[in-house]
Amino acid sequence: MNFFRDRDANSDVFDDPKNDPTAASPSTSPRKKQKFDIGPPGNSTLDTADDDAALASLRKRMAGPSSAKAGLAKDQDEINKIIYEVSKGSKFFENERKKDAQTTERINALLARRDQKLLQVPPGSNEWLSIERKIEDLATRLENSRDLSRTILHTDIDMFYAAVELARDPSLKGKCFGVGSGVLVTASYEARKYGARSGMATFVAKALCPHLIVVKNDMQSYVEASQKVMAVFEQYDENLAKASLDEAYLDITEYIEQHGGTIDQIVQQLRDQVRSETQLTVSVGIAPNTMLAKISSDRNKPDGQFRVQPDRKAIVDFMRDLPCRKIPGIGRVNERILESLGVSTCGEIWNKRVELWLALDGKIEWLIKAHLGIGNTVVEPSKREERKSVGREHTFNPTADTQALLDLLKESAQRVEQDLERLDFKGKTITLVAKKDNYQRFSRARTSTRLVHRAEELYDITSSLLLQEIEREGALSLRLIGVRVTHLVDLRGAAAGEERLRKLFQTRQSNGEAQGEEAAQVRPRKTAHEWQQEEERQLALAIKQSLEGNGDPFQEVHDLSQDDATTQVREASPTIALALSKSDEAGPSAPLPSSNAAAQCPICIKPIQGSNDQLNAHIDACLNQSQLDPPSRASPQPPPSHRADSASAPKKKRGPLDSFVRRSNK
DNA sequence: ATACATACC
DNA sequence: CACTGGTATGTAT
Repeated sequence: MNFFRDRDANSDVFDDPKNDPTAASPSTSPRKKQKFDIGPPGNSTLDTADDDAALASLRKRMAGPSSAKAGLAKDQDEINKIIYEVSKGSKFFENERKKDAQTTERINALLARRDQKLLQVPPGSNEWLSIERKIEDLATRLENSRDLSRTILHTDIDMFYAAVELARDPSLKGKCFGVGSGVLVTASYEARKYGARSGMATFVAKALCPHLIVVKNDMQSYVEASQKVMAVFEQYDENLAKASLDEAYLDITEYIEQHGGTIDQIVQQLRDQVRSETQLTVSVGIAPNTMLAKISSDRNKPDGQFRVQPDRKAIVDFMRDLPCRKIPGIGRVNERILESLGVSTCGEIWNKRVELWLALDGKIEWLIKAHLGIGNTVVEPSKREERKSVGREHTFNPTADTQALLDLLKESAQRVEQDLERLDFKGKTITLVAKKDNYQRFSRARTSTRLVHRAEELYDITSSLLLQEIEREGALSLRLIGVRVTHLVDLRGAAAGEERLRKLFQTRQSNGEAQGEEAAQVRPRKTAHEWQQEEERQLALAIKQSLEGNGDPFQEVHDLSQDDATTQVREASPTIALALSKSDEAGPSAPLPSSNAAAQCPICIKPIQGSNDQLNAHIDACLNQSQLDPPSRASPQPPPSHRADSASAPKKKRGPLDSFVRRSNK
């Protein structure tokens, strides 16, 4: 949603008479050099007012992306100040400052361009009226498409991870605690009162809340809890759209038709059911579209529900005073930009519609929709074939050692290969992503003529991109590196069905289960429910992976590849096995295992019933568990030891890569 | 096609 | 001291 991105001030259509049939005067002569010939310079000689504004903005930025969302702390200004104080001086902080200044510059240029256009299109002029008419037409068109017939829910489990932890350890009740390590994934309401937020560095949270207890996350129990809750939701809409482990959209229109009852009653019943079955509370938004439902679920949080009546006037009233920031898609940057244009609430969008049109080059349909409260009315599970990219990245202690970087890159490549293998995709465009030690991100990409998926190829391409970059720039001190693959091709699509079937067939045999059932799962034409099961598993995996960042995920690969578990993993799950085989042998294609192991989890050694998917899900959960709670794993034969600084903390059992993992639990 | 920024959880 | 990871998407060039 980057409508606001400033473009070269000189490339604006209204500057160019031939692009603007309505331009009153051709006076603007071709491109002059001056960048700020219009409007205030904005980046020279700051007066104290500017300083204050910059400081306020920066403090707000440092408070983090979620600070404006919810939580109502006592004194947000005070909190922002503390965050600012404990953060300032760090490289992270300096980078934030830089980005904030960039935003300010963009805003200044944007305002300047708007002002210039206002000279050409003064209020009340024919051009102005013509724009007003266009917006009116747009609004009419949108209004005609408004659909109030669906009853859509957005469900949001209250402080999900924290709630699960609370259920596991009731002594946390009433205390300030957060879940995560290095960065909080969630915070208890008690901790939120002090300003602790998800996404916040734990050391910052501790500065705000000295008694904060930090609990490390345990994805397995979150996945389990999520499945239980989603199972309840599915009774109300089997076609629900899971947005994450703790959020979902449901269309309960049919349910209401079939079961009767008022909407509020049914939602109350749903929430009661979740509470009694899982001890978790959910907040629910009820509305005729997903956007309104999402905004509404925040309204009576925690443990509440809020309904926007399916009535045009009720909706417009609801939107009128709503801060723009609440609109999904408007983050802290766009919030600032809109604010600079005099728009803080959705109601004000309409007041400033012409100015917005001028400033945003006519691309304001999305804002008008927000103003009118019009949104998506179709709820359906996401489809795997809609996936656009697969990637891995990893943060470590900054290093400029080329070999070290290459090794880390290889790890990422291997993990991407695993993911591609598991997901059954190959891709064409390979991107190296990296973050310098000053937090500046960059990426370099190359697209191949062939479909790539193997770690070796991924590594070959990205490493050459990295080397190229080092050659160009000299030493490159990085704190993050990763690999991403785009332009994916779905191997499960008809063409590749054959190979897929063979693989699953083998797995099923090794599970000692009937084959007919499996075939049903492989058929391209799945029932909605089957699609959902698949999606559920993939979603769980995705979420799990997105949160495993602090444990040293890389270590696991090495360890597993060298102890007994590996062998069993291979026997139990060809998918995982194939992926692992390349990480320790670098061989392009280890043969599929031929032996038939018992259907037993290689990690917890428990027997497993169920489909291949369930088996995989279990193994993944176990892998994750063992990762968060490191078993007494022998760590033989460490990978290349280039870490000069690995001696730093001998306290814990540390793997050779540990020195690259800065955020261990504290 | 590539690079980068923004957003979401 | 200390600030994530995975994916989607929009814009610019």
